[in-house]
Amino acid sequence: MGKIEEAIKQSEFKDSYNKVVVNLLYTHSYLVNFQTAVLKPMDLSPEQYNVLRILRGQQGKPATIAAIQERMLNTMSNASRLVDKLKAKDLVKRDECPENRRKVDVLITEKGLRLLESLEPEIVAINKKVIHLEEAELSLLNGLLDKLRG
Amino acid sequence: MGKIEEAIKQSEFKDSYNKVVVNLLYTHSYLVNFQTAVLKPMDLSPEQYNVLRILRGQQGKPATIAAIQERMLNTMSNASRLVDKLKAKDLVKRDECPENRRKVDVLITEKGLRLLESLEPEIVAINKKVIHLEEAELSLLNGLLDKLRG
DNA sequence: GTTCAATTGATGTATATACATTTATTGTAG
DNA sequence: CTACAATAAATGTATATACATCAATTGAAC
Repeated sequence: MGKIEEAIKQSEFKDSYNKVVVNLLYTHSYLVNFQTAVLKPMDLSPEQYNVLRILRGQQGKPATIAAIQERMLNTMSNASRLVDKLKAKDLVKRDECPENRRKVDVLITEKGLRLLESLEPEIVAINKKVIHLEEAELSLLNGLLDKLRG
Repeated sequence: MGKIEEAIKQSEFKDSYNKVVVNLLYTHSYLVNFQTAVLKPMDLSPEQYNVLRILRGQQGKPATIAAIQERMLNTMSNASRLVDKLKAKDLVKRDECPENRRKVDVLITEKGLRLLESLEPEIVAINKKVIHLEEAELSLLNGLLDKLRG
């Protein structure tokens, strides 16, 4: 695909900041499209997948809706409805929190864990295939993104 | 905000590819949130703004729906309905293409051009403010993103 | 010239985002 | 104890995304 200028057929940018913004948005779309393709046969959206991974990261401890929201990539989204969808598929369970009935305890189910596990090889493979960077470049990129956000 | 590990409270990643994907998604969200905040007072969504910039880039030549779609950052989106919204605000006009009645000629209006112009200083300022990178790092990042996509 | 495939855009539907608002529960001030 | 503020989640609404499908027009094969 090559340079961002060719990709979106725009020859010039206002400044380097603007170019980086456009490049990031474009690369984001590039990656999400592949991810979506892998998840679609399992009837999972990228955000549902993200919530499942967050819950797996809890290692058996339940998470409240607010805790999930805090860890989500789209910080403004709506964890409540995503958990609904996952619950309908038996991938998570949701219980009223005993010591505070305003909160809910969300846990990933065995079925959810098995689904994540079954997806993993394909996710690892697609990432390796579509990200054309060496190990050193990957950590350079990670460092730049961290620094970008300050 | 610092490292991605702290930002999303996840201490480990499967591999560097996975870490870069998560970091990119997170940074994307970080940037889009700022952009949205600038555009919102003008009743523009980021994608509507993007379509307007594409049309300005045409420098007076009309663009078909397909041509807009091709240049959009979200390649799978729906240029037709975005153009609808912009037309309702008199920011673009849409005419049947005379030599091929399947196509439509979309043009940015004077009002659209003025809106873009009025937004520019604020966009430039917010980018500079929230992207904590030097000029050399910006072009390094642009190069890595271009290479990532292959 | 008629038929049929291809192209272009519009429309339908399910999902997700970006808020604002509402409901339920808890905590706190008087 | 009661009233009210604060918190947690659910719900409502407009927009956008990710397709699939449809309708109109054009082009090409016969």
